[in-house]
Amino acid sequence: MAVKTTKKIRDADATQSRILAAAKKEFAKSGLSGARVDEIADRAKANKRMIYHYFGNKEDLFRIVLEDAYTDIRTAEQALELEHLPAREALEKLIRFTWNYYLKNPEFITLVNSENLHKARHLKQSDKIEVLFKRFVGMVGALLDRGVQEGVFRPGIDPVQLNITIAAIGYYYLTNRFTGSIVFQRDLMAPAALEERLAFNIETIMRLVCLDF
Amino acid sequence: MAVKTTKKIRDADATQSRILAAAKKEFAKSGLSGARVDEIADRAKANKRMIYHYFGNKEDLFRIVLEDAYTDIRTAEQALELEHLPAREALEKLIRFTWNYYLKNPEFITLVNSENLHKARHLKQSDKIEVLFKRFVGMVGALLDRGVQEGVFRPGIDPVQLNITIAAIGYYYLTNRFTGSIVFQRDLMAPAALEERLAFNIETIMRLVCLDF
DNA sequence: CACATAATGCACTAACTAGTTACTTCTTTA
DNA sequence: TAAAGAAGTAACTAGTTAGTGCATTATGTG
Repeated sequence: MAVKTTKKIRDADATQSRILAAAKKEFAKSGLSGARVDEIADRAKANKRMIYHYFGNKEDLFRIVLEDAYTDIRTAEQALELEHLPAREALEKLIRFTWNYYLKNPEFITLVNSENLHKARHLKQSDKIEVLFKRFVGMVGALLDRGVQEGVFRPGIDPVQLNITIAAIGYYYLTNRFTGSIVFQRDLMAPAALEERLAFNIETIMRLVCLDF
Repeated sequence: MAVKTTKKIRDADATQSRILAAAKKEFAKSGLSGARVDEIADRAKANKRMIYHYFGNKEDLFRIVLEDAYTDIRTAEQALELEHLPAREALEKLIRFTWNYYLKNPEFITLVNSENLHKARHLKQSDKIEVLFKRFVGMVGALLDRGVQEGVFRPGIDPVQLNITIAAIGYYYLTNRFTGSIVFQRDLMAPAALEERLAFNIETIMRLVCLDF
């Protein structure tokens, strides 16, 4: 079946996509409570009625936006194909990826923060998240094992703790960039500062994981 | 002048304290947008009018709550007197303190998150914060220098990067404890998990900073 | 082309929410 | 002890906000 290229006046899929993109922006900008449904409708150039038609209500919309965000980062991670690299290079690639993903997708961080403010009550309702993460933790676990076999990593490191730490040192810096820039009296988002931070983070993890560094 | 111990029916100071405490809870629970002024008044067992009388408006109240929270943690840090300990012990004490402070004062984390969602526009208005942090960064800088002199720390570590990392590895774990417990399928707040995390964090920093660990 | 169905728009409401007005009650001090 | 000012209250307002009822319009299919 040929894909229609005619620009339809009415296009359910396109409208839903626009609503999701708009919702992501608005929820990321203002949080769940601060986000305005009218604002989402405006941004999406859709009628508010459509939001309720396709997504039920504000909270359901938030849940779907959140699920999409998680799916997106985990999918990108799968595409790294770390298993084809020597362990140390693979680890560094993972650190760089995590940092750059947060940097280029600041909405991800804000959405996760918002969800935690609400004690993860939306994520609890989701069933497709667990599988996503099981695969991811497995990936890092395999990487650690391989590094030990190659004789470059220390044995006995918990992949979950390592994952959390790799995420933490990037996430915290970026989510708190506004207060951080004030209290430390330097522009944490200046290109040089970002490079410096990434280098520091790589060093932190390498010293933690590698036998000699 | 003797301090009155008689329980006054009307007590401006006591009312202000109750409002501040209530506001801290409510803002921490629901964020700035999600917090309700009526709810704060109820929690404080004060009339809503009093909030506007003493604190101007909701945003000003938030700013004061935030300033108090920052002052509180930095004051507690000063009390550590790290300069009286060998550098390695002092560093470990700082890591433990940071972790335990976040653990016992979860509102602090939520308030800072909320402020960053709003691009730190309230902190920008504050003037007493910079001094607080200058002293703190100076303290860690002095500790690093001393460790180098003692021959136990690597030279050339940026105290700001180190501060950020020490905060990050605790803060991220705790702020994302709800989503984290779901995606990693383990209770991140179980006593054993908390101990394990603290140990992992100490190891991370020690390996980063110490010459041999 | 006609009909069923899906997409969309408009105008509304019921509940909520920050902030205020006008007043009463208590406390201090000259 | 009386007056002045500070502390406190209740009821209200003006604006906002999530969610809906219902009519209308486009689209694919037989």
